[in-house]
Amino acid sequence: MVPDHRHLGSCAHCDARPHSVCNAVPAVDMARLAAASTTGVAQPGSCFVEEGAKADAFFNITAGTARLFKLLPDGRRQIMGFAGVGHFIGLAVSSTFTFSAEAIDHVHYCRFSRPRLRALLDDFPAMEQKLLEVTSSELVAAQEQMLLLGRKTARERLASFLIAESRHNAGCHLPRRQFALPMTRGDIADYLGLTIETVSRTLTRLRHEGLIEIPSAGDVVILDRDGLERLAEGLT
Amino acid sequence: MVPDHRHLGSCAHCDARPHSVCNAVPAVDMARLAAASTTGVAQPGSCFVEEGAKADAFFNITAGTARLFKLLPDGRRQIMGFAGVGHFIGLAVSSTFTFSAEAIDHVHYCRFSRPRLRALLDDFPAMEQKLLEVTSSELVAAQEQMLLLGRKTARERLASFLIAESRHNAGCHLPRRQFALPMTRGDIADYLGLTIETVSRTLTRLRHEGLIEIPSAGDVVILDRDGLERLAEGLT
DNA sequence: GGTTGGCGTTGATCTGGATCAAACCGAGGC
DNA sequence: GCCTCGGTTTGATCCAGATCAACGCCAACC
Repeated sequence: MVPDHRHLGSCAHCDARPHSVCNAVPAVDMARLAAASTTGVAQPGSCFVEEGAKADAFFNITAGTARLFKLLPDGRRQIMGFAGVGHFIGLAVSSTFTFSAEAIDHVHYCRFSRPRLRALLDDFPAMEQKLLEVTSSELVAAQEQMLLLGRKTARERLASFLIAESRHNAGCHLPRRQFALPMTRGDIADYLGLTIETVSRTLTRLRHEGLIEIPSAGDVVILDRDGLERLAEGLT
Repeated sequence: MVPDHRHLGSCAHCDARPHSVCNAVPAVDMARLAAASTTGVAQPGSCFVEEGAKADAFFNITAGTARLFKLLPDGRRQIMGFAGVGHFIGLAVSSTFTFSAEAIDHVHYCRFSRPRLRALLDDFPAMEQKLLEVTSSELVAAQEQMLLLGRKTARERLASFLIAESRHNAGCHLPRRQFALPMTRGDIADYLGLTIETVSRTLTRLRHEGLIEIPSAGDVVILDRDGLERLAEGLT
């Protein structure tokens, strides 16, 4: 964890601000926001939130991507999701984290101690309201993922994943035809409740069927979005 | 949907109050709360929230149990959870419901129209804060379920389910040794991402192994809680 | 330029849980 | 009492995806 240079007003030109709960804080109070947090960087592969550890802080990702996951004692892993720019991590009612967060690439983050965040939320109710919105959206996404994990086939899971990633990567623009997958096949497998081999085979099959193109392992092009979307919904 | 008799102050002696976000509203404002809602009853098997329908209202369950689920076009069903007394349904950022709710037995509920709930939340920030807490807990539970659906075996899923139900049924007391399962085997299957047959077989197996007793299809006795808990965690 | 090591792909085989099929059981209804 | 009907259990078989096992690719490093 490498502490970053920080100065008052840094929040004002933060890349994550438009994507984050922080934008609920009005521009005039930027300094207040900046003062409540410290910034840091997690190296690729390093764990900056650990399941079961005391949840004394909250993180807001400003650059990079992290995997959020839970482990069973024998090493089985379920990835709950991938946290990118603007994602808020560590909102726990309980006093300990319920999952771990590991940096995939270099992850830059803001860190708010629990009491400081509480103070911020009390002073800016709009931020608490925004937090409720964000949490609700995450719950909706989690429920969608429960449908995927409980009832979809491997093909449908991959199709759903690719559609979701293409939307996600696009930010506020139209969904992308081509986009990067920053995570490994193993991450995708643990996110979709499959094995590496099944992910690889299924991607190959989708490619042979002309639904997608795979210029390199980390890149995907969607050739037939409609077909992929129908597949993701469970049709055919 | 049978409208109930309602009178000012009815919220004061509501069975659900201690379990619900409503208890964030101070006792003196009970009348205000009662005025914001209407009550109703959903008959067993009837759907009182439909996925995709306009989310113009929110429901707070005061008696009975409902199943919350999503369907794929070909009829595959994933149950997101079972909503009992005090459960709040329909908190959606989007304008439509993202799942359906169907009464298992007679479900009594309070219904808040969207604007009225908004007004309540604005007047009682403690209620919004409570709502964030509740939503966060649900997210934590959903993530636990993702681990179950993605990575646990049928035996582990049933063990986890039984442990969770025994805690849930206990309310605020110690976890119960014996408790009722109001839902059918089909519901359990669709909740755990299994089939009816596998649920039945697995319960029989747990019974033969001496971990549980099944006096009747709707009742369970936990004989070896430690063993069941270890199983649920993925040990052995 | 050879070696190492971390992905990713592909092939062969295995298996847990699904599917297909039948029987069972208890609560109404007559 | 008998019949019906929805839910449950049990048995036989099947198959999607897991597991086991090579092999390919490429970047890093001597």
